Amino acid sequence: MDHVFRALADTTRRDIFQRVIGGGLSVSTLADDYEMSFAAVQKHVSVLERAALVTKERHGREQIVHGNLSTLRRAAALLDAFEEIWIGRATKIAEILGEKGSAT
Amino acid sequence: MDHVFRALADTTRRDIFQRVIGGGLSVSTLADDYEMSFAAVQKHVSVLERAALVTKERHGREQIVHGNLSTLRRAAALLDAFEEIWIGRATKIAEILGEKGSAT
DNA sequence: ATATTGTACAACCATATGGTTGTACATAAA
DNA sequence: TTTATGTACAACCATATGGTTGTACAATAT
Repeated sequence: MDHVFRALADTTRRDIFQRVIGGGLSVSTLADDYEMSFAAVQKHVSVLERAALVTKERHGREQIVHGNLSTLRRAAALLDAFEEIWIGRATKIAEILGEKGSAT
Repeated sequence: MDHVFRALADTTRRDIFQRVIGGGLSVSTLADDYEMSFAAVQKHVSVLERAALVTKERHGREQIVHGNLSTLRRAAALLDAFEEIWIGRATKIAEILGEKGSAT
């Protein structure tokens, strides 16, 4: 999870991820749209890959980058779990304050 | 957003966040449960604070750390937006494949 | 056969991160 | 008043990050 959130903690990488989750794109196609060097984009893709947010599939001389939805969902689930804790607390507070009008 | 995801990209910080979203805790109370120094925990809290994931409220000589749900929700919404893009793509693929049995 | 394209990888640099220890100071307890 | 507690902050260190340039090589065009 450290790797996943770290990978998402960069605007360029979130942009790359957003683009490839909409459909696979080659590394050079991705790189064309950023001001930085090709190698820099390559590194960003590698960070996303290490986090399992994307996978690469070789096709001839091109390397196609695909988004990995399952890892995204694991991250989203974690954030939801945090919110659940909050809801749990809110429920407890409601219980403590006394459930006026409640059927419990 | 960079700050938010970066703040979440550390196990200790996610643990701190989880604890304080369940109810405010002082920095020293938090620090007691980790092997690292008090100053290190202080820094972690500061990273969470910079990301607006937590706020600090002084109470006597103690500093109470509270979780900030709205920032959490903004992050969760971003991840959901990525999934929406995927769903959009899946819908398009379904359209391309031809909607057998569909009423459209 | 030669040139171009797409990728990989290493070396290098500046800055950020995650940890430490030490000092200082205000608040609370003895 | 003296002592203990809770926090703040600076200085320092090792390692990671985000960028660069340069080199190498396989696949595709010309």
